[in-house]
Amino acid sequence: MATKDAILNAAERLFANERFAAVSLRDITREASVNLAAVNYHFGSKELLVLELFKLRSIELNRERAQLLKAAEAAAGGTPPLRDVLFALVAPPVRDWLSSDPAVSIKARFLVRAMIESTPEVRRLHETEVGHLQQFVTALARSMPELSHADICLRLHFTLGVMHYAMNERKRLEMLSKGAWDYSNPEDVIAWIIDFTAPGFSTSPAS
Amino acid sequence: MATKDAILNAAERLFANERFAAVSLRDITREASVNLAAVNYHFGSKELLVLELFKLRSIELNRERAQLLKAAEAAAGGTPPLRDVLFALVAPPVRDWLSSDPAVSIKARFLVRAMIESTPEVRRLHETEVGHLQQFVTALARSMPELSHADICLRLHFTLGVMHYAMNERKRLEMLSKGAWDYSNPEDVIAWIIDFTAPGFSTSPAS
DNA sequence: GTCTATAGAATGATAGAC
DNA sequence: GTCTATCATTCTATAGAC
Repeated sequence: MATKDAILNAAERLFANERFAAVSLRDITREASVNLAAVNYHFGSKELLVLELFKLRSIELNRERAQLLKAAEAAAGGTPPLRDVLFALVAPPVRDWLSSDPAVSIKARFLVRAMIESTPEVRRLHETEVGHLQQFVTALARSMPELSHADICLRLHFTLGVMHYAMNERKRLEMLSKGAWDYSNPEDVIAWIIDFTAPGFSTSPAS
Repeated sequence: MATKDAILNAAERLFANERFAAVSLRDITREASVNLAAVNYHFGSKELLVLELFKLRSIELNRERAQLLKAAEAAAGGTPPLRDVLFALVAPPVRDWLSSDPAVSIKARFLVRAMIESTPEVRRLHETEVGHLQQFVTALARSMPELSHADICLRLHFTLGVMHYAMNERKRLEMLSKGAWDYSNPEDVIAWIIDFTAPGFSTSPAS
């Protein structure tokens, strides 16, 4: 499996920095020091390679989130406050994405790109595989009992939107605010996101 | 300019439904009933065609937004309430995107795709060309005088994130909430977004 | 099973005739 | 301004070596 792993790591490294379409199989196999045909042998196609990588990294990320949520529930003795639930949802990807460890940052940057540039297969997986979010829906419903299940889902969804936009459109915010916001500390970025989204959970449902 | 317009319209139609990489120059020129070489003659390359289309449609969209903002300011006699400013920002793209008129919907769907799949040139333009947002920063600052310029920018940025996610990840919300949210009326979707984001403008700045 | 070498089909781009 | 022919490069598939 040395070849397969070499391909996965090389591909992730390249996809973290360049668009999906801008990275050729020749780039990947050269970076991995394997033969051109190895990608199709081990994965079937370029798209299926991306899909497999996406699955692997998604599982890792969602495990991190689940651990943080469990820890918050344990610390609170059952029902953690809203902001702690949001923290478990948001902190892992933001921390990884801004990590000073390149290997960690690469994983997060690849994941963000995969969710956005999305081959049809990746997109379908991302749309339909929402099981890992159910535990957050449950936790949020406990923290905010006055909101309906649908209202919880909408607000959770929008919180993910803020997080994604914060990461993916970082340069745009810097340009708009003339560099007023400093991304060097991940905990700051996490706090901005939670400060903005938490109040949206306290409002009454839309008419 | 008949050929150039035919190419622009055909390309927009195809890009609205399919990924950038999945639409070939041969698809575009066949749809436009022009010669294969016409794209490179009139635009220089496939990427420059996307860039030109993106510029054209962005200008149109931002004109709509500016008109709504002016109208809100006129109606309020100077400083409209927060929600009316957010409405002017959010309503045009959401209305277009959900329009029952295919020609309108196509424009919006292309724009969303262009901002997301983003050729490097489109991405750079989207990141750096934020001038049209300055009038919204000004209007929001008037509506919420207790917030600093930086805080306004962050919250405006995050509001755009919610809007983009609401449009682009619609299916994911449907899956998560088991179809609880109905996108058939654009005004409803606009209200969901504003109901969630407006409270984020009332909180004190992050520590 | 694993890997290599190579060929096929499709793409974006371009040169030159009209 | 338009069109044909063609080029270099891409992903994919496969035959066959180890």
